[in-house]
Amino acid sequence: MAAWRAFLSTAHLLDRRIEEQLKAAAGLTHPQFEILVRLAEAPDRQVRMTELARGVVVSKSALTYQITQLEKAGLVERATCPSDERGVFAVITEAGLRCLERVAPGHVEVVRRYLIDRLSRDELRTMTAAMRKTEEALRAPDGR
Amino acid sequence: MAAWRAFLSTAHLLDRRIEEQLKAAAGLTHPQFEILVRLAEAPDRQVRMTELARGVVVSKSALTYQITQLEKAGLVERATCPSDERGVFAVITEAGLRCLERVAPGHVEVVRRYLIDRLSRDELRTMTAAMRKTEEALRAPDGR
DNA sequence: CAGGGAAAGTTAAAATCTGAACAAACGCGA
DNA sequence: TCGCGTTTGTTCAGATTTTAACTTTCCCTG
Repeated sequence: MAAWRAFLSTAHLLDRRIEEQLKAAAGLTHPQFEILVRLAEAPDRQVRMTELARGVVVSKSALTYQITQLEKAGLVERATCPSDERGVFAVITEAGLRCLERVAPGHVEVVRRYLIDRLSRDELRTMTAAMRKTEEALRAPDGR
Repeated sequence: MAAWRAFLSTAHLLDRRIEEQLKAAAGLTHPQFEILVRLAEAPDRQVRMTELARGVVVSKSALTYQITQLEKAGLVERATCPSDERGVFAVITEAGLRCLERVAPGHVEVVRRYLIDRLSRDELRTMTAAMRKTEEALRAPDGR
């Protein structure tokens, strides 16, 4: 359980730092930033709402809210899905991409400074593998 | 960055599972549960508000809110601090302790199932060490 | 091809969190 | 001892998240 405690505290503390950095650099929240990253990486720079929600690990309604916010800020747009009348694509705009380019370096810097650069290559590899295993189990519908 | 992604997703997913389990088992949120755990472990089963907030990694105002909720539920009480007129102790009640005893096993079970038991002894040790280093850095006032 | 259940997004209300402002109490240096 | 900057916990307003409907559309089955 000690491991779990450390994990939990660290996750919260790191999240807090990141939030602070993003807010200062671009007025973005962490979830908003995550959304932009995922969109920027996606083919055609667009992702379906539900898939995006799963990726960012956020409820569908929270995503609806955040996309609306990002839309107001001009960083994202909604597009209807041709193949499925119900579907909605979130699409990152040019402004969104520029914003991301501007903010990403500072973000990476924080993650490196507090997490990545403190770990040896071995530690990093081990931790990544461990996280992957856990994530996989958590994403499995039955909890495996 | 892949490590970071895995870490982030896993933390969110696991948190979600835990929240779900606690809600079902006792109507508690994860922060509320954390608060109870820390109080139960403390000498005299009481902790000062500010210290508790630091431990649980939550803002002071969020703690005030949660303690009020827990007080309504009869799981926690507030006590004035004799040595410092400003200070407030959060104290866990008998009912709080009983609640914790009832819920803790299920909670531990979830954490083990998804995180602990998936990792080898080595992985676990490495990860704990890594988290401790990171946590220490994040808690240092200057970010070291 | 009609019906019913499942899935996609949104919405509304309630709960929770954040940040800033605040009042009270502390404590240190002049 | 006085005064001023800190610390403590709370409060308030605003932002965000959650949960549970709800609408629309899809798709499988008979």
